[in-house]
Amino acid sequence: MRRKETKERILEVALELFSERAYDNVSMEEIAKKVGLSKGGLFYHFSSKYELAKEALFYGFDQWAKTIFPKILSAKSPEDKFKALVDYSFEFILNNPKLSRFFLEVYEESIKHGNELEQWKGFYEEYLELFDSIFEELGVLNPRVRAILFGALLDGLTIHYLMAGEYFDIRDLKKEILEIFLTGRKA
Amino acid sequence: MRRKETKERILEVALELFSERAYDNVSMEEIAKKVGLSKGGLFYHFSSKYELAKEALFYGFDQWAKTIFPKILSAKSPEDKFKALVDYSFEFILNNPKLSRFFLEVYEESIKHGNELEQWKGFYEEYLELFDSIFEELGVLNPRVRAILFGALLDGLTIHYLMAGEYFDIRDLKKEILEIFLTGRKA
Amino acid sequence: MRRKETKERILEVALELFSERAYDNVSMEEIAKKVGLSKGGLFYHFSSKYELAKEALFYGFDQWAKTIFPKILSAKSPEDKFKALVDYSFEFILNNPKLSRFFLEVYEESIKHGNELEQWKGFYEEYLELFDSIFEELGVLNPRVRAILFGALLDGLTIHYLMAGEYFDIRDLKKEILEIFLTGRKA
Amino acid sequence: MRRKETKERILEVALELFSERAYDNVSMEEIAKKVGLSKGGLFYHFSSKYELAKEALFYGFDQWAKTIFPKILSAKSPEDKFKALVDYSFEFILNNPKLSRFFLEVYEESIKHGNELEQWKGFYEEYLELFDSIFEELGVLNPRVRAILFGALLDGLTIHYLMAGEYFDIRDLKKEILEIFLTGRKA
DNA sequence: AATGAATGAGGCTTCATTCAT
DNA sequence: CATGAATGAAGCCTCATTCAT
Repeated sequence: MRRKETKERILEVALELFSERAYDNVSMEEIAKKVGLSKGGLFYHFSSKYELAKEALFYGFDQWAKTIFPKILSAKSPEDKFKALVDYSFEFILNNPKLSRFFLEVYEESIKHGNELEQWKGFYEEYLELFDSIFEELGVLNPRVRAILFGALLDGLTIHYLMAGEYFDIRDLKKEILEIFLTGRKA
Repeated sequence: MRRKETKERILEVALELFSERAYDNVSMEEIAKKVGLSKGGLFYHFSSKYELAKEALFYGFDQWAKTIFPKILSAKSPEDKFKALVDYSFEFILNNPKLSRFFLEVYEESIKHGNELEQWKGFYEEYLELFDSIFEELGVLNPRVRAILFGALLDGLTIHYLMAGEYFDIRDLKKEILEIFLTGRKA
Repeated sequence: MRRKETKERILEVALELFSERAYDNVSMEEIAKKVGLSKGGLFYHFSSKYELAKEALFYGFDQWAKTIFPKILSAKSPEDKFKALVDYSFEFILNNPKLSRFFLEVYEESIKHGNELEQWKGFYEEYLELFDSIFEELGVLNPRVRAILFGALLDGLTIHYLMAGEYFDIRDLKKEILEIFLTGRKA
Repeated sequence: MRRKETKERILEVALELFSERAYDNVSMEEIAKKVGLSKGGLFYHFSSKYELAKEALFYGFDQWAKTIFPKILSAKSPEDKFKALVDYSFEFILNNPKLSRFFLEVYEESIKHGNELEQWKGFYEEYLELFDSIFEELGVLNPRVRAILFGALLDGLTIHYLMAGEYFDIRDLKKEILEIFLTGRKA
C-alpha cells in the first residue's frame, strides 16, 4: 500500500516480536496480522520465515551500530569511551533484553538452512573490533582477549537480566565492570 | 531395572537432547524413541513436555552441582578455589555448550505455564552463592556484584563459544579471567 | 478404531482417488475425510503424501497381479494365453483408466524424493516378463522387443481411452491386436 | 520486437517448461521469469494458467504438424512414408518425452474448466487421419483401427521411455514396429 | 506400566489471480 | 503493455496430547 516502506514495517514488527518471544513462538500469521498484511504478502517480501528473521536481526543490529558506535567513539579520552560503551550497552540490554537470545536462535537456524556462516563471523568481529580498539587505547595488554570477555559478559548479563533482573543494581554493576575491566594496563 | 529407573533414563535422554538442540526442536517422539519407549509411555511418567523439560533441567543441574561444588570447595587457598571454579566452568562450557540456552528456554516456558518462579530464583541464588563465597574469601570488596558478573560472563561465554568458538583460546581466556576477577581486593 | 484394517482402508481410498484424479489434485484432507480419519491420523500411518501414494500404487498393482496373472497363465495354449492377456488387459483398462497415469505420477514424484528407482524397474520387469514369456511360447522371434511394444501399447490405449473413448470399438481393437502381435513367428 | 512476439515468446517458454515438468509443477512465476516478464504481464496476455497451457499445447502441436507432416507425406512409396513416420515419431519421443503427459494434463484441466471438448477430438482426429491415410495406402484391411493402435503405441512408448528408457533399443523397436504394423495387407 | 492409534490445532509455504498505477 | 504488491485459499506436515486397552 504505502510502497517501499512495507518491507521496513515488516522488519520492525518482526524485530519487535522476535525480540520479545522465541523464534518458534512467533508465527508468520502473527507478524502479518500486526503489520496489517496477509500471510502471503509477507512471503512476497521475504522468501521464508528464517530469511525474515535474519534480515530483521541485521536490521536491528545495523540500527544499533549506527546509533551507538559514533557516540562511543566521539568521547574524548579512552576512559570516557569505555564508560560510554558500558553506559550504552546497559541501556541497550535494558531495552532489548531478548535480542541476544534472538541472535543465537537465528544463528542456529542458519546452520540448519545451509548457512552463510561468514556473515555471522563478520558481525561478531565488527563489534569485537570496537571493544578491541578501545581496550588497546586503554593500554590493556591483551586487548583482544579482554574484548572477547567483555562481549561475552554483555550477552551473559542480558540473559541473566531476563531471569533475575531484581538482583541487578545497574549502578553497582557498571562500577564493578569499570573496575575489573580497566585493570592491568601498561604503565 | 524398572520403576524409578525408567524415569531416570527418560530424564537423562531428555537432558541430553534438550542440551543439544532447542526445546522446540526436540519432540516427545524423539525422546521416546531414544529411551526405547512409546510416546504414551512418556506421558505416563511426565504430565507434559514442559514438566519433563523442567525436571530434566533440575536433574542436570543437581548432578552438576553435586559433582563440581565439592571439588571446588576442597581446594586449599581461595585463589585455588577460584582457579578450580574457572577450570571446571570451562570444562562444563565446552561439554554442554547449549545447556544455558536450554535453561533460558525452560524458564520462559515456565512463564507461559503459570510458573513457579521461586524455584528459578533458588537456582540462581544457589550458584551465585558459591561464587559470592569465593570472592568473599578472596577479599573482593563487592563479592556479590562480582559474583553476578562472573555468572553472567560464564553464560555469555557459553553462547559465544557456540557461535565463534574458533576465536577462543581457552588458555588465554582463563588467564585473563583470573587477572581481571582477582583485581581490587582488600589489602 | 477397527485396528489393523485402518491402513488398508486408507490404501483403498487413496488408490481410488488417485486413480480418478491426478496426484496433485487429491489432497490428504480429502483422503482423510473419505476414510473417516483426521489428517493427522493419515500421517500416523504414512509418513508423507508421496509415501501413501506409492504404497497405494503398489497395493493396487499387487491386487491386479495376484488376480490376473494366474488366470492368464492357466490358459491351455499359448494363443489362448495371449487372448486371455488381451482380454484381461482391456477389462483392466476400462475399469482403471487412470491407473497408468497415476503410476507415472508416482514415478516422477519418486524422482524428486531421492528415489528408490530399483523398485520401479522391478515392477516394469515383472510385467514385461509375463508378456515376454508368452511371446516366447508363441514362437515370436524377438519376444522381449515385442513385449516392450505390447506393454507400451496397453498404456497408450489406457490414456487414449480417457480422451477419445468414443472412437474405440473394443472388439475391433482386440482383433487387430491379435492379428498384428501374432505376426512373424517361427515356423 | 513487440506485440505478437511477446505472446509467442511466452508460448514457447511455456511449452518448454510444461513439456519438461508437470502442469502443476510449473508456476506462472517461473514462466514469467524465464520469459523476462512479470507475473502480471503474463495475465495480460493469457486470462489464466489453463488458457496459457492450452494455447501452448496447440502451438506445439501446430509446429510439430507443420514440420513433420509434409516430410512424411513427401516420401515416395507408402512403405517409405510409414518408415518416415516411425523415424520422426521416435525422434519426437526422444526429444519431447513429456509432451504427451502434458497433453493429458491439459485435457483433464479442460474438463474442470467447463471444457471445449470438441477441440480435443479435432486434434485426435487430425493425427489419426495421417496414420489412417498411410495405412490405407499400405493396403491394411482396417486402417482406422490400426491407426488407433499406432497412435496409442506412440504415446505408450513415450511414457515407458521416461520410466525405463534403458531397456529401449530404439533400432530394435523400430524394426519390430515395422514388422508388426505392416502385417496383414491386401494382396 | 505401557502401547498404539488417533486427534486437532497450528505452522510454513505455494500459487493463481487481481488490481492500482 | 507491463509491473509490483498483495490476497486468500489451499496444501503438506508436525506435534503435544489423549485414551482405550
